[in-house]
Formats: sequence, structure tokens, C-alpha cells
Amino acid sequence: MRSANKNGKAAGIRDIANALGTSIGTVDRALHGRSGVSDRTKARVLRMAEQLGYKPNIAARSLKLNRKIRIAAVFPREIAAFFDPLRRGIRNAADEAVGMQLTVDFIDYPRLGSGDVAAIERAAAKKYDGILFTPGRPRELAATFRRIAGQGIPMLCVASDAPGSGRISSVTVDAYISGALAAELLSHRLQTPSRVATITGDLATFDHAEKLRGFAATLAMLASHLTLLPVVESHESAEEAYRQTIALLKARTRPDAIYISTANSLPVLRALEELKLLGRVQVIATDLFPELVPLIESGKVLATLYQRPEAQGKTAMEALIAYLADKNKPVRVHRFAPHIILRSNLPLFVSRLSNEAKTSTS
Amino acid sequence: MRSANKNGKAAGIRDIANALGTSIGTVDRALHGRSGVSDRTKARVLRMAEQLGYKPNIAARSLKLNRKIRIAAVFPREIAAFFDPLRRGIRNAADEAVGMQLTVDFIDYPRLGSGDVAAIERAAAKKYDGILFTPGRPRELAATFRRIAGQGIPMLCVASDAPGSGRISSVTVDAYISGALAAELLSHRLQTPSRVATITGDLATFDHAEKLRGFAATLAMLASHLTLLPVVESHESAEEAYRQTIALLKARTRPDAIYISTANSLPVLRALEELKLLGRVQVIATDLFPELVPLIESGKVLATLYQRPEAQGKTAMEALIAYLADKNKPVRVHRFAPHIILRSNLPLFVSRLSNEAKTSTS
DNA sequence: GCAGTGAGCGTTAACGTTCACGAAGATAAG
DNA sequence: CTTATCTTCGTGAACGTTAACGCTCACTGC
Repeated sequence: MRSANKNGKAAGIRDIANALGTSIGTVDRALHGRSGVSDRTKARVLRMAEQLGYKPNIAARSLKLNRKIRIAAVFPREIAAFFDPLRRGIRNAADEAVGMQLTVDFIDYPRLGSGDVAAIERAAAKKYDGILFTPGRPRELAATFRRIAGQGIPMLCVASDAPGSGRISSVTVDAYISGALAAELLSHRLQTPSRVATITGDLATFDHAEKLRGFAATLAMLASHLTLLPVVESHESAEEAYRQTIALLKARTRPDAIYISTANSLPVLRALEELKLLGRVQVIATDLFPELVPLIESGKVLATLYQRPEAQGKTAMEALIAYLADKNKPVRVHRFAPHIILRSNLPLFVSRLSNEAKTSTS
Repeated sequence: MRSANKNGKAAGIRDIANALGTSIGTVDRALHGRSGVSDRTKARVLRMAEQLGYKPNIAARSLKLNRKIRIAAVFPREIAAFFDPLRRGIRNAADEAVGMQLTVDFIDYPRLGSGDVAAIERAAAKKYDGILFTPGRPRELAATFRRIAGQGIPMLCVASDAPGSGRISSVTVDAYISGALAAELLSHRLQTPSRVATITGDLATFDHAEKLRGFAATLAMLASHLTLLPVVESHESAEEAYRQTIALLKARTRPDAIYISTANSLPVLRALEELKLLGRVQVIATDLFPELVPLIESGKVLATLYQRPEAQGKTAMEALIAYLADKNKPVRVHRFAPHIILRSNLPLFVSRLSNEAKTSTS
């Protein structure tokens, strides 16, 4: 960005060599800590580089070392409203990647917890340079994780984390805070003693468990008049979610509010509708899809916590690329803030639903 | 990303030339619509390029045409809590820019509406390749805009828009929706007939006017029991904001809630505190700074609408760079969704306040 | 004395593009 | 027919970096 030398051009490796009366080969070796330079010259080079404000020309570098990188993106087909934009984010980031020949293979499997182990195994066997995926049930994947990590293939978790799996990093919404937000929003609305239910995907999924933790803790802290019913697990299945919701709503202890912590909220809403409880039971949903729009507009759904799948995908891919470009540089763990979608800011997100443009991840 | 030819490498300009039995010079001319190629060969080249799945190697290109770009970023010093991170976002984007020698000059002036015309004039005189700024009072800047646009210098508005100014694009929070959100959040809390006040920066600023429009419209639509008091303009001055708030709170028609639509909320909060009204008057603030944190934690401020200055700066800079790299490609107008910061998701943003790391703009 | 070793360094050929220069042929003007 | 001009195209030198290769010289062991 700054410090051009006298003639106006930025200092290059050649300028350093000239200034020192040495050769560019030596400078290159010194700058990269390669062998074949004496400590003395190495120090001289480093100092001169500093002095001239040397910044490596990335364009020249990536032109020279023409890297080919193959990345596997392993994600379920369901829930499409979440994973499709996530894949889009990944694709966008891949397209924008500059200075390498990037190949992204998308490997699909039916849904979280069903077929993921096999799919990831399959990907690992193909010797990719990196793997992107959502760990649905970290326990069942533990053995696979060890094998992949052992092979030295970097894996990065997206949409849910798997601590201790050897993944180089993870990109997720802050799950605990998502749950906490849901509780806070409900506490604003429910002023009198009420029952609150939660429907989640699968408690074996780390982020689902975290959401629940946040929800329960915040409920206890901010709203002691709200009692939490036993959690319902839909196991990422639409039918199961529907059945369980019906059962929940017909029970003696019918909840006054429901927090759906998975993007799989459609069956739950259908059950509510069929029992004519939409609007009478407060609902906080997760993520956004077309069917949810009119419900928020009409106030039948109080809010939804948008997990920004496209942004997650993009950030994850960028992080993986950055890691592959330079394995020394550490990769940050990204914890996104979920967007609280209410009635009045809904239009902003709806326009994004349709515009599946290559752009924007804000 | 795909279509490597037989030997595994991606198709380059030389491959096209070989396949056609022509020279790379001709291919280059044809691909870029330069003169000196017959229509026939041009068509042949284009077809072969398509067929081989040719993708230009950006690294090689930017290595060859070693462009130097100078950009001016003209922003006020106040309100630092907003403009400092915005500048940081700009700097980050500049550092990440690859394939060009980028120089960013930060030009400061006291505050919006005071010194901005002169500062922008000064920048324009220096023949920058692009200008980034916040149009505080578009009216007063109109003449300057015309001159700059006439010189062909692209300008991009950040944090507030200036429609019809000739700017190539703008990056802002969706102001109307910010206002609407504030109204909706207040309507959740205030159930009985109440008075609501708004304190803004300067109604001459486009985005401030928009926020008010959104606020008023949503109040009318969702909460007819809330009456809106006449708007107060602080003119981006701390002292004026303080004085006006005191006056407002001592008036006969003391408001039950205040929407502070400018980041300049500190003086307002001070006034509230001194009159012991913090916690008794509902407050929705804008943006985040250290002093606001305990107030949100304790529930004395209901919410704040975070305008994500760093993300805005980064996106704006990226957009300008993209435009300068290819002036044909149109630049999107970016409308960010403000983050609603409540008690439970506050920690997520606080950590960003301290970590002034180079990373993250989510 | 000499071959062998290896540390330290210089040379040079790529990587894929862009662009200035000039050659060759066609057309026009004298 | 010659000379000038224009169109179409090929040639080759950069851009800054990396890495393979090879040179020099000091040191070792015999």
C-alpha cells in the first residue's frame, strides 16, 4: 500500500538484491527461510526488505506457482432452503478466488445424520486438498474425522461445529446466542406465566444442543414466569417433525409459544395451521424460506432467526482457501450473529431470496 | 473452475492460438475487441475460446499491467465510534486487494456538515482515481458532485446516500427499514398510549430523513396508540444534542420513548441519566460503543441498531476497486440490514469492539 | 597431493498476459 | 510500375516471483 521507492514503483525482490549487491535467488531464499543462505546475509536481506517496505507481489507469485486445488463440499440435500444458499456462497467464493486453479466438487447426501458418514468417507478417499461439511452427529463421525485428520487433509465445519474433531476451523452462527435471542424475544411478548416448547433437529448435533442451552439459560434468567417443556427432536425429518408437533399441541400441557431451532420448520407450521393455532401460539422460527414470508408479514410468526447460509458458505470457503494458500497462518473460528427478522425488516431479506444473484452476503 | 484441456492444465491464450494456428497477439486482440483483426478470425478465436473453456488468468494479467490506483477516503473525525471502524473496513479491503498498487489517502474533517465540502474539493483537486465519502448535506455538495462527475472521477457514497449526485454506487444501511425496526421494537414494549420522540442528526442528510420516514410510517401502521413528537435535530453536534434532549425531557409533553437515529447518542443518554430518566424512558439507540454496553446489559437501553460500519467500509472499498478494475461491470447498490442488538446477543458484538483485528465483518 | 562433499550463492527459464514493433500482403495514388 | 498507406497478423520483451540447476570455494579424509 505504501512506500514506493524513488522512481515510484513498489520495491520488488530485485530491488533488494540490487541494493545489497546480491542476487534475487539469495533474496528469495532469505525471505522464505529456505536453506542455502548464511545467517549474516539472511539478516541483511531481511533488514533491507523492511527498509524498502517490500511487499511480495501476489500476482507474480500465484502466476509462478500455478496451484491446482481440489475441494470437496459435502452437504445434505435437505433442508434445501438452508443448504442451497450455503452452496451458493461456497460457489461464489470459489469463483472469486484468484491465483489458483480451483475445483469444487459438491457431494450430496439425503439429510443430516443419514448418509453423511458414507459421503464424507467417499470424499476423503478421493484425496481432496480440503473438505467442507456440516457435522450432523459428531459422535458417529469421530472415527472418520481421525482418519482424515491423520491424512493431513484440512477439514472445516460449516453450520455446526465439531469441537475436538481436528477440524482446522469452523464457521457457524453463534448457536448459544441464537437460543438466547429466541428466549429474549419471547420474554418480550409473553408477560404472564406460560409454557414454552422447543423443537430441534437432533441434540447430537452440537449447534442444536447449544441453541437449547442458550434458550434455557436465558429463559431462566430473564423470564422466570416461562416454563420450558421437554425438548422435541425431529431428527431432521419432516414427517417426524409434523407428528411430534401434533402430539405436542394436543397434549394436556399445550405450549403458549414454540421455538423452532432448526430450519426444518415447515412441518411444524403446518401442524399449527391444521390445529388452527397459528397466531394463538407465539412462534420463533429459524431461517427463511418463501412459505414463511406471509406468516411473518401477518404477524402469525413473531420472528425468525436468519442464519445467513450464503454468508456462512462464502466465509467458510474463503477461510479454507486462505488456509490452503498459507498453512502457517491460523484460521479464525467465525461465529456469525444471526439476523433477527421481524415484520419490518423482512423485505430486506425477501429480496435476497429471489435475487439469487452472485452478489451480496451482508 | 472447470474445463481443463487434455493435459490437465487450464486453457490459456496460447492454447487458443495453437489450436487455430495463429499467434497469441491475434488472440489477444480478438478477445479484447481491439482493432487489427479481421471479423472472420475474431469469430474463430471467440468460438475456440468458448470451446476450450478459456478463462483469463487474472494473476498474469495484473502482473503485466501493473496498475497504480489512488483512492481518497474522505470522512469526518466525529463520530469516531462509527467512522473509525468504517475506516478500518476500508483499510482491510485495501490490504486484501490483489493485483494492483493501491494507495488510500484518508482525508479527515471535523464532522458531517462542517468542512466536508472543502475536504472533498481538496480531494477532487488531487486527481484521485476514486473517492469514498459520506454525503452529509447533499444539497450543499451538489456543485462539487457535478464537478467531480464531470472530471470522470468515480465517487461512491458510504453510510448515507446521495441520489442523483452522479455517484457510481452507494453502500449504506437500509435507512427506511432501520427506522421501521425501531418503531416495531418500541411497539412491542409500549402497550398503552404513549409519546415517542426521535432525535436525528440532520434531516438534510438523506439517510437520516429516510430513517424518520420509516419510523413514522411504521408507527402509524403498527402502533396507532403511539404519537410521534416533532423531530429533534442535533446537527451532529454533541452539545446541541445534549441541550435539545434536556429541553425535550423537561417539556410538558415528556416522551415515554426515544429513538436516537444517529450514532451520536452519548449526549442524549447523558441527559437522560442526569434527569434520572434512564430506564423510565424506553430508548432505542443507533450503533455501538463502549458506553452503551452496560446500558444494554442492564436493560436501560432496549436495543440498538448496529449499522456495521466496518462491513460498510469494506464493502464500499471492494465495490470501488471492482469498478476501477473493470469500468464496464456495473456496481450494485448495497443496502445492509442493520443488526438488532439486544441484551442476549450483545456479547457477540462487544467482542468485536475490542478485537480491532484485521478480520471479520460479518 | 587429489577426489569428494556441501554450504552459499548466481543464473536462468518458466508462469500467462499485454503491447509495442515491424513484416507481409493488399489496396490506392502517383 | 513505383511508392505510399492501410489492414492483418506474428514476434518478442516485459511484469515479479519461484525453483531447478550449476558454479565456486572451503573443508574433509585419504
